[in-house]
Amino acid sequence: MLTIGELAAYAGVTVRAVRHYHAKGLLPEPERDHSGYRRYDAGAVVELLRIRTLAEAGVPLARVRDMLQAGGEEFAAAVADIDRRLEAEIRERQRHRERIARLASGDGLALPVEVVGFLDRLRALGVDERIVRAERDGWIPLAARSPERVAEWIARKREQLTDPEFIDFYLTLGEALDRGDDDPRLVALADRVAAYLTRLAEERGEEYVGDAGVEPALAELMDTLAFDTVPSARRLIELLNQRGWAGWTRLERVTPT
Amino acid sequence: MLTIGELAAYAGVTVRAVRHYHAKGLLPEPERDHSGYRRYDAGAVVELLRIRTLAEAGVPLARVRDMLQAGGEEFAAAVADIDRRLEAEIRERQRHRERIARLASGDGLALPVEVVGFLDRLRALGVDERIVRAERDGWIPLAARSPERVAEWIARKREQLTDPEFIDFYLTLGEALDRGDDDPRLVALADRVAAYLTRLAEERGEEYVGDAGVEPALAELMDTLAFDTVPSARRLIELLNQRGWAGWTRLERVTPT
DNA sequence: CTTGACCCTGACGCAGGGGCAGCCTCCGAG
DNA sequence: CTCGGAGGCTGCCCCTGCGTCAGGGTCAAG
Repeated sequence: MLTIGELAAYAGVTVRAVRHYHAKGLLPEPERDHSGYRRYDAGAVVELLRIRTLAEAGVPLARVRDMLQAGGEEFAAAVADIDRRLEAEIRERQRHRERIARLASGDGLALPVEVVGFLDRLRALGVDERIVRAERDGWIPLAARSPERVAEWIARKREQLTDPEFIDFYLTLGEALDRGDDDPRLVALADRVAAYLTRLAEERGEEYVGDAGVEPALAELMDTLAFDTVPSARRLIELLNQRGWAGWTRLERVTPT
Repeated sequence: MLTIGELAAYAGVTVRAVRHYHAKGLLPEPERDHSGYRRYDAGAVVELLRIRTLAEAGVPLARVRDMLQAGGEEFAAAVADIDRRLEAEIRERQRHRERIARLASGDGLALPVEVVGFLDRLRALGVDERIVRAERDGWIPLAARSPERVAEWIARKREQLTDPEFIDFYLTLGEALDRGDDDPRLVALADRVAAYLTRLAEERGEEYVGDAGVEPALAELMDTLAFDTVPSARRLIELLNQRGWAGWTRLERVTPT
């Protein structure tokens, strides 16, 4: 006759685990001796080891009970089911490893590589770090919502970066950051941006300018995000509005107010 | 300004999860409006997505908090740590898959292949199914306790099975199962077994006969296990005791009582 | 008689939320 | 102006597979 500790030792499990299996109904409660101790016969070791074998193979305890009673066919089906689950869990963790491998840099936290590359390009061009962060924060919800379109948008952005006018816009905006809303250079910037946009719309069409395809609600979100980080942007779109352009993330031509 | 539901939708998580992150201190509680609703700004979407990115990469929430605040070096170390954990979990699940793949047959539930093969051999020889089950149940704790020695013991058993005398022992024991303890054939069997053992001990040495190397406590366990399934075995060792052999799992020469 | 190793039950804790109850609030339609 | 449905709030219990107290009782040896 074995005590619970001896039983557990034979099967290589903890005493707590044995009691847990009793509580779950996997292992029948044995007789108690005069002082209330559980007393096991040798068969319990075998039962316990069978439970452990299934449990260690990744079978949830709730299914162990059924499987121990199941016949060959049912058992095989259950095994196949468990195997599929394990395979899925492995693949899940492999995806996690891939994702985590891309988290090395700070920007990578929620962004695909191409976006990180674009942000690094901005930095290399000397764009103010606050602007880069505003860009980054904008890309985060964008990439989360429409990951499949990120490559296309980034390609467009990269193309625009080949235009010195566009680069200058980023640089001047950075300079305007630390100045008040009524700085004359902000007005000059608005003039140049409006002219640039008009030229772009003529050359490539309004679709191209508008960053089309971003959902309105998301665009609005990204706008507020940008304004929170880069306050002068709010003033700038007011000025742009007077010059026939509304919006920020999505630009539209309007009649000047 | 976003409600909790909108925020959750942007990040692709449940409202419940957002509140959970508040409770865990991962996401700061935002301002409440006049009616007590949480009101989020656009930055919360970014914060939430960063949390999700880490969480989906398999980072435990408790570590997400630290990682979001950590600098590059610390962050990289944490990433490496998580990656090791994921790798270990993958390997664990791969082991599980291998194990359950071997659970196809009933006997396989807790036994290595060589033992299953041995049991099948017994069945093929016509040994009573109850005896096979008793053998199986004996091998279960044995294989659990000393898996590295199973191959050796099975080899010895298989060798013994080439001896017709040994096979006959199994067969006769099976016939004795359904008869009372005082059946004369049991006595005859005891005589033959004793003679066989004596001959074996002379040819191969007592070490060989004694199944040496099984811990005494384990041997005792296996004995009771055997007696529970095959009651006539208990009577048989009494008879053997009178013929100079004690034990069952571990046999020893004694002076007859 | 004490000590230390076991045993007992019951309860809380972990991750990452799900799902209820019971109430409050908002918004659009009639 | 009121009504209904959707959505918000807090707080509580539920899941897995045990680990880890807490607060006892029991047993064998010294």
